[in-house]
Amino acid sequence: MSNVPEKPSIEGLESRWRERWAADGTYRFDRTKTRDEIYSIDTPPPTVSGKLHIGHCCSFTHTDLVARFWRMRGKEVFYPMGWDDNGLNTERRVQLMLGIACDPSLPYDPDFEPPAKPPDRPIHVSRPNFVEQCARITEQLEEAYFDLWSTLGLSVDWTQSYTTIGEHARRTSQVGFLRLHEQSHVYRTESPTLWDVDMRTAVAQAELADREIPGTYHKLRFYRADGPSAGEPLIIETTRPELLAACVALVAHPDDARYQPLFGSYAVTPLFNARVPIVAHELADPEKGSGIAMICTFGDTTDVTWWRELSLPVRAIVEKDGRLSLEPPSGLDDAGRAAYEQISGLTVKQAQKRVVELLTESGHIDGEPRSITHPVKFWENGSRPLEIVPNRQWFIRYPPKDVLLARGNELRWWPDFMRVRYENWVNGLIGDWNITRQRFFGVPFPVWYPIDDDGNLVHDQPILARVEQLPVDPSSDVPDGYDADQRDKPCGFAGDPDVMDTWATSSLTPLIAGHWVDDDDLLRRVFPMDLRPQAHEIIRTWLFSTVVRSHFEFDALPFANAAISGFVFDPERKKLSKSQGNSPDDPNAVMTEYGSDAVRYWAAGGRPGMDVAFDRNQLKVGRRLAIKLLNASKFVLSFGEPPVTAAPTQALDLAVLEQLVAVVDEATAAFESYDYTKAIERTESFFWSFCDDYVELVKSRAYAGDESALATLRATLSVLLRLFAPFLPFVTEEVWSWWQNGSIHRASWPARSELPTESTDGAVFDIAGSVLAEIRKAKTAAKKSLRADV
RNA sequence: GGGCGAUUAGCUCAGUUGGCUAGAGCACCUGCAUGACGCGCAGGGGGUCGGGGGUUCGAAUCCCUCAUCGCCCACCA
Repeated sequence: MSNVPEKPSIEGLESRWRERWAADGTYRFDRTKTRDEIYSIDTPPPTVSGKLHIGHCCSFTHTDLVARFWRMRGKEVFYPMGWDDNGLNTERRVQLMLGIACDPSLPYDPDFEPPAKPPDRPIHVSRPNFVEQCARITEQLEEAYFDLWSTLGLSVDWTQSYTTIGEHARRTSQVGFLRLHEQSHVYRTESPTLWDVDMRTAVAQAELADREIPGTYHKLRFYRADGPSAGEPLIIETTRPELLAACVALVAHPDDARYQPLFGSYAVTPLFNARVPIVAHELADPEKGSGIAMICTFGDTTDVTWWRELSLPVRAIVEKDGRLSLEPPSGLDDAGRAAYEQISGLTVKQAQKRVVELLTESGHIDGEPRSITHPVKFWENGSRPLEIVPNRQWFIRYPPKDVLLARGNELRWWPDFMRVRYENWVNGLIGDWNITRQRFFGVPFPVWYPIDDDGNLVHDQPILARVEQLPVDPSSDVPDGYDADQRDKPCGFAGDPDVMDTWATSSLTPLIAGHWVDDDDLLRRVFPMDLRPQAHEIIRTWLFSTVVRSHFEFDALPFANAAISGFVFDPERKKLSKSQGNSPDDPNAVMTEYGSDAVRYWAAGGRPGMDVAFDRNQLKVGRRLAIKLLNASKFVLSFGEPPVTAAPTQALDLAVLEQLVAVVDEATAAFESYDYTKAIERTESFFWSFCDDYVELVKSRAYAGDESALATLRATLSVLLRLFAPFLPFVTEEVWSWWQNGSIHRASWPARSELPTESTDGAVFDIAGSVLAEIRKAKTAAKKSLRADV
């Protein structure tokens, strides 16, 4: 056995085999195959805004296990990789890393270089400079990501890669937008918009997170305005007194007897002296505060509902920078306007303090303020509460809820209970999908607006790009029928200044990877995809939005199966740190220490939907399994090749094969229902009893050249290597190369038919095993060497 | 507030439709140079299956209830 090394080792297998697989195109997708011969995967494009942690390795391994199984099972696997590098998260990352901020009013500086260390105060740069830096940083990160995935052994076809900011994705995204526009599924309107005042952009419902923060209840004295009871006080409890100037009404529950007589009458706000109606609405909670609330434009999403359903006026005071507007709102008298001057231009926080002072001075606060903690809406990655600001935005109109729920039912979920997350989300949807972001590193809307003779934008007559022009950037490209010098001039045009929400592009990943816009032949071979693997926290965003887009474009699901992975926790049951540097869970360090196969072994222990503990123990076990596989294989192969006519005939040999066939059946069935964990458990447990019992029992026969034993050892090894191949691609490939031609990862998945099917009793092996155990027990008890004769 | 999931040995987890004395690996203890592996091999101790009820000849498994942890969703007055 000249191919078998003297002292086999798992060190260095990763770099050797990843290069070999790349050179041989082992995982290259063969597009001559037809749809039914193909297994296609809508791989999650990881966000390129930081560092991949061990949790990413875990979930991406899960997908790779499935990909490798189906490839060996005879399917041609379409396994692309994308990088999600557009959008707010990348911008935030680049701002922090380089200490720069985008100011679109600045001119491009071709010589700009970011400082080596980020300065305390951000340097303002032009939009092209900013986008350039985003592109530079994401390229670096993508290179590191590619390297990590290759070391981890993902069997991705790297020729099928895309980035969500790349030309192809921009084009797909813009074509998708135009298609929605054609079918009237998208519209643009001015409406109250959830707004992050730090990032200065709109945020969608799907990106919200509630956080508990401290707040203070203040009891404000309003006064009845008319009738015989004019001047009587009305106590309103609020946590946002700074919005008092934006108050447009008071509201109580229609059944609340305390306030029923007041409905239809008016009240006057303290300090600002605005006359506001007292109205009734079911959403008012008689239990909260004094049972009557002030409606402001806009303090929260309930205010928006009240404002819309009760047809109230807008009296907005919070600006997009989180400060109160310089101009007072409508409806105030002279004294009110004077009071407003005290708070105009202040931040929301400063304004709150000042308003409370003014109210206290004028005796409009009742009792002591009361501290509470309450949930407040944030952008999920933001640091200040969201405000609600009126703004013009593009919206995608959602299909009816029952249609969306039916799609959720049609989809096969692994595990099934994850469907509930989808249903919860659909049932809680409010309004449509705001896809507009006031940002820079994103896909622009392929839209311009005419400017009339007076220099006003004509919003309701947008000029849409032609499909052939795409991708376009309306801030530099010129619409048909105009000249470049007409930009932003009367009788000219203006580009839509905004970019699309990152999910507006990510919702098209099956179409980006499948080349919907430029390769219909490929699309028909891979779409709808077989599998969408993803994390559960983005069911409401990525999964849901992909279903919506596919529903509109194809009236079909975008994928047949959704495999949902869990979180990875550290041993203290906390979420893993994403911190930089040498964190103990840095994936490269972990792979160097234990080997990639060991990392994959650990990952394989996490069933779909289950949270996984980061556990060095399992890494150690996986590492030892890989080493054991090398040594056991070396031993089996050391007996030399049996003659071609050799066949298993002895009862023990047939029994072990009988058990092996059962393992093959179980592992196959497990994989088909995405339970790779069960597949490796069965395989591993058989492997150890094969080593400890079977190999020991046949040693003497094998040394004597018994053909039945030799044939059985080799047949079993071949099957075991292939059962392990999806999990331990490096070590199995190494062993395979010692005695077989071609890659094990293109070999066929083991089947019952390749092993002897003579009916035997598998129990023979068990009985022999227990006899062996008794003998060993006696030897151990006698403190004798196991070699001692019985 | 509504929902989903988890709770089995010190740790990480199996346990199929209820059925032999509840399993594995790690850790721990003891032993063994054995024609591949000492990163090995053999043996051993260790659990009232989160608590409490119930159904049943029989419950880790089915029902009710409570508790703890995690997550998802929810209209912030």
